This record gives sequence, C-alpha cells and structure tokens, in this order.
Amino acid sequence: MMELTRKGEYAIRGIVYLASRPPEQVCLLSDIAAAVDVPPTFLAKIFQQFSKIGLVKSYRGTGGGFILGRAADRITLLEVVEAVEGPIIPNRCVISKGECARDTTCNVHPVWVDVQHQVRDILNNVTLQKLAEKQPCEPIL
Amino acid sequence: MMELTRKGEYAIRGIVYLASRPPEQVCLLSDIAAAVDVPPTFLAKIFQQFSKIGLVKSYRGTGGGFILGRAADRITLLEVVEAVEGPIIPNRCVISKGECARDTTCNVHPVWVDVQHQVRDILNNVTLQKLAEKQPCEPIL
DNA sequence: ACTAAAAAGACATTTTAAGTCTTTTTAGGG
DNA sequence: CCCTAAAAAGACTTAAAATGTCTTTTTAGT
Repeated sequence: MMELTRKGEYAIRGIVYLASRPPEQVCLLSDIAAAVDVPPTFLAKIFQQFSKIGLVKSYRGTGGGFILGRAADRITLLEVVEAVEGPIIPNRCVISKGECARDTTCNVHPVWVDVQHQVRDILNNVTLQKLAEKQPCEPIL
Repeated sequence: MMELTRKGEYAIRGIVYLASRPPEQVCLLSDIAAAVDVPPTFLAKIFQQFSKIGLVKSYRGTGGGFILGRAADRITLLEVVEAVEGPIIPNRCVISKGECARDTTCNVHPVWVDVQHQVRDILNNVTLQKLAEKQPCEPIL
C-alpha cells in the first residue's frame, strides 16, 4: 500500500533532472524525457501540471522549453508529489471533520492523522537541490 | 496519494469490532458485517485472509464464526493493514536492492526508505486493544 | 441426513492508471 | 507575413486494480 504511481515517479525524475541542469538553461521536454526515460507525451502532461502551479516556467515556440519556477532549494519533494498525486491522505476520514460518521468516536482516526503529518514532514524537508546534487564519495558496499 | 482502500478500511473496522467483543465469544460473520456496515461477502474474503495468517480463528458449521487469533493487545494495526493491503511500499525502488537501475545513485531512494520506516513504526505501535477500547470522557470540542 | 456456517473460486462491474493522438496556441526567424 | 518549433489542451484508448457478487464446496454440529 501507499505506493507512488508511475506518474509520481516520472514527475520526480523529470523535475530533479531539471534541477540538476544549470539554472536559467531552458530544457526541451523531449530532452528531459529522453534523459530520464519517460514517455514524452506523458511527461508533457506532468509538466503542464507543474507549470500551472508555478513549479516550472514554460516557454513556447522556437527556443522554448522549461526551467524551474523557483530556486531548487525552495522547491520541496512534498510540493512535487502533491502536485501530481494530490494531497497525502492515508484515509478518507482524515480529509475533513464529518467525512465519516465515526469521526468523533473512532480511535483509528488519530493514527491516520499522525501518519499524514509524519509523511508530509519528511517530504517537506527534502528539497530539489538536495535531490539533484551529485552524491559525495560513499563508502563502497 | 497513499490512500487506504475500502478493503483496508473494512478490514480494520471488522477486526476492531471483533476485538471489542468479549474474548472467546464466537461471532458470526454476518453479525460483524452488519455491525460495521460492510458487504458480508466482501468481509468474508477479508476474514479468510486474516484466518490464513492466524489473525483470526474460524469455526465452520453450526455455531461457527470467528474469534481473534491472539489477544487484542498482541495484534498491531500494521499486521492488519499489511494482511490485506500488502506491504507498505512507498516506492518500487524500496522493495529490494536492484529494483531500479538508479538505486545506487538515486538521492530519492533514502527518503522513501525513511517514509516506509516511519509509517510502519506508527502502525506497529497501535494495538487492536487500544483501538477497541471505549474512549474515555473527552473534553467537548 | 439435515442444517448452519465458513472456504474457495469464478465471475462482473466500475474506477483509476497509464498512456496516445490530434488540434490549437504561442513565439522566433527569415 | 509566413514557416517552423515548441508547449498547451483536450479527446481518446487500453490495461490494471478495486470492489464487489454468485455459486459450489467443505466442515461441523444436531
């Protein structure tokens, strides 16, 4: 359970790649798609969603393409994931008070609230900058 | 994202109800289903899964039904959820080393591992006993 | 043998995921 | 002003998963 969809996976790959490029350098969607091995038409849809909420900036026409909408250290993984997967909702009853008839008596409810907070917290503390940076020499396994 | 399915929701409701009943008291599936408002045939499937892994014990024939397989304080929410939803896997690349070609270089990987651990930890620390107990007088909202 | 229950397995329907294809809009260059 | 390069938008398709249902079989008590 709790699995990221392909769309979410592709979204992360695509925007992390963009973050790894020199800022201000406009990237072609087709180049990004090829680099991260994602169907270009599908990635196009994803980047359209990014564009609408300002996570990326798009330029049309000749010489067009995409750049990040903000500095890579000011975009979190949480934003990216929620942009394409929707809000992190472990259970319907978490969405809002009154969603389920059990919400005042249900002991499970606070557990899901806890899960939601923890997950959001983790993802909110990871920036695209961190994800895009070259890994330092790691100890060989 | 990360949403529990109906099946998971029903599974929790059903087994928490069972945990709220006097231990040793055999419950009819039809009664449980009615009490927690779940389609009986669907709940049957769920309880079959529980039965296979010993979360509940089933008795066939006249006077048959279900009881918990262990004391309610020794069954965790994690077990219940994973019984019907499968393991908690935020991303494919978490399943095992080598799942994705990027696993040695991908900076996202450890984030998902973290998410997985945190969620499992939360669910593992909630027992059916806790979930089944009558709520104490709470401050009125 | 009859009846009450769960187990098992095949089937049906709906929803979501995962993508594709076509047409439209926008911008730059000759 | 026309041509071309690119993204935007929207309709469409296919495959997989979720959400059940229905029928038959097994098991156990009376």
